Amino acid sequence: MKKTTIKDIAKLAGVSKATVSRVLNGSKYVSPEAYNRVMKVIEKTGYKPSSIARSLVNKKTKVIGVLITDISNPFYSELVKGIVEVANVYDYNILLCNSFNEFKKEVEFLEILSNKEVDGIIFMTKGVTDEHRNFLRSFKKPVVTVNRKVKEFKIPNVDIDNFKAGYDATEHLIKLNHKRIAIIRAAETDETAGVERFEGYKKALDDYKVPFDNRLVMEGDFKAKSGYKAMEKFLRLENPPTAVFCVNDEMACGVIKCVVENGLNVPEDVSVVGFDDIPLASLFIPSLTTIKQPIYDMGAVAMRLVYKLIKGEKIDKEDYILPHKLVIRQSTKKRN
Amino acid sequence: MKKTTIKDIAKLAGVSKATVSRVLNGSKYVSPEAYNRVMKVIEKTGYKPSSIARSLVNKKTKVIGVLITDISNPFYSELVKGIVEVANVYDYNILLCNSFNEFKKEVEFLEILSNKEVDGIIFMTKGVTDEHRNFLRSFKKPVVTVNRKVKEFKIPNVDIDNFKAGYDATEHLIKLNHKRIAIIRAAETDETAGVERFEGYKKALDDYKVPFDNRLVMEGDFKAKSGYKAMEKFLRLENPPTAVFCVNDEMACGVIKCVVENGLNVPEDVSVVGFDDIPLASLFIPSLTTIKQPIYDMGAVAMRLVYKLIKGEKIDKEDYILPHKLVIRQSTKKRN
DNA sequence: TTGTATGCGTTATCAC
DNA sequence: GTGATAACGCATACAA
Repeated sequence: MKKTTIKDIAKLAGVSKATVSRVLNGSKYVSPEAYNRVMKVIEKTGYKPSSIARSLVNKKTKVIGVLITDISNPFYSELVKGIVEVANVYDYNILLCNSFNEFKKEVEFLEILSNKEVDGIIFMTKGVTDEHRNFLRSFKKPVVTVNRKVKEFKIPNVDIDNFKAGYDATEHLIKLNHKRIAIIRAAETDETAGVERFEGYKKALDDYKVPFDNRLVMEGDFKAKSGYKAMEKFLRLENPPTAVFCVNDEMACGVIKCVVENGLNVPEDVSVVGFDDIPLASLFIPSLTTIKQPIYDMGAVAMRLVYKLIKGEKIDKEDYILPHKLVIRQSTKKRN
Repeated sequence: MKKTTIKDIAKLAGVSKATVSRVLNGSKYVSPEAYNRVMKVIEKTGYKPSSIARSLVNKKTKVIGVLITDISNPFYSELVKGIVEVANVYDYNILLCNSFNEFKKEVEFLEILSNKEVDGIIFMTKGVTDEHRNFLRSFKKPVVTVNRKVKEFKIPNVDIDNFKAGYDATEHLIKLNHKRIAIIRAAETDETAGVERFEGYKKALDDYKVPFDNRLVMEGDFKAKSGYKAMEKFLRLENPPTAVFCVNDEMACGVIKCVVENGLNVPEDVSVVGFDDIPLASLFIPSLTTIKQPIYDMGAVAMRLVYKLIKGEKIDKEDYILPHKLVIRQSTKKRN
């Protein structure tokens, strides 16, 4: 039993394929009688037109490619949630690619998305290599990035003001009277926003005349364990920090875990600030003071942007900076 | 500038479309000279065949539809990760549908996946209504479920032994000398595995002659907040539980949060067992004693199953039960 | 308003 | 080995 096609419908309804196609696409040039006959047959057979065939002629797939590094990372899963919800509103579906943090796979996936003829791409890659740029040069459909500015390309990027956010987090700690404020930042090689957050941190220290100490800077990989390990080293310092700013929440949890397992307390002995405000942040004990990123909204905005671009609307600006917010919870406290 | 097609390659290489197609598909009936000429042109132009057109003739899209309720739920994001990793190995891509826990959307998405002509579907829906069944009756391609047995259909289901797991968790608490063991279970209307876990709980109580008390049973929605609220009620009991078994980790964290905020301690005053072993479980303070589900593997196995089915291999059994494991951490303790 | 014919970019079936 | 040519399922320009 083959799948029913437009041809079958036409035959059953006693009209031509063209007419069926017309009712399918809501053309007004079709008589009520023909319309009804066709509709009846469609209902009876449960016929649904093949979107493959449609795509071939329309050059549109109604699919958006989404490329991320790790779907099991709460930040990305929340982002994807924002993307899919808006995509569904516009009748688009999501082809999900998970690069597992490998540059090579990222470029491969971009190629695949291109071959699959997705109507647009949203990506948050590990970084942007020349190969990424080569791809983008030849890819003619809408692309939007989140959290990653691709220099020299006028690709819209959805982000927050990471510099300011890093500044805000640090300033919060400074105002709580902390003098030795450590930071667990992103790797220097990481083209991620973590770097700008570090710049904000330095600026805040500078503005408030808090001396910058290189020993209070460690790199992390955004996983809890790296926060834990960094904190272990901080604690071994002859003069350990009384506050730690982590450029994401998971590392902050790792830091707290380390502090607690070393017989100290958060926030009594060490104040900790995270970044992102993933669900875990408010659930953790102590709950995390953190910089809230509107993650879901960022996904939603990105999706709306690709949609607009697909519809041919002009996008006036390249940077879509969403508001962040310092959320003060239990992990930070005034130092005596 | 139009996209280069097989026709262009043929012209540039001075051969026919058929020959180009042959080199593309690795046919051996093509002379080395022709092969080289074609390959050279392909390289130079960076030509990639349209998978849309291919799909139309092959009736294969190399896409698997994945339907879940909530990608931001760590359980599902980990599961999806397992799915995509294996899918990539087999050169398949994932069309992700997020039902946001609405029955109606679930069925809609199934229809969409069908129209998009995905080669197979993996789904973990909220439940299975008659409409789901109707769809499955007419859908002729491979379907695999995770964590949800569709009765009366011989659809492979990947799962753990939820009854046994619920038993194990409860037994652990009983052996720690707890007599008043509460459970936060899934709603009775929920067709989810949470129900079987409850059965396991009851059986364990029965086997060990621990009296079952209906007041120690609450329903949760798998979110932390519902665990928190349930625990509030338990604490108001004249004779509160000394141990709580939650059918997922997030509710367990909510329970602990509630206990702590009421001036009590975990595990000293109340022991708590979770379920799933999501990353949060080991990170939490205190770290969670929980039933570890091999979530990633479940995704991987499900994907391998659809792949086999697509390849026409016969699947001998319907139930793929993966091993679970009781992981004892800090949230449970012997009662004096 | 309707039907015919053509094309979308491939693969597959033929002859040659 | 290779090249026409007919599908695949749909949309659409053109005729009628």
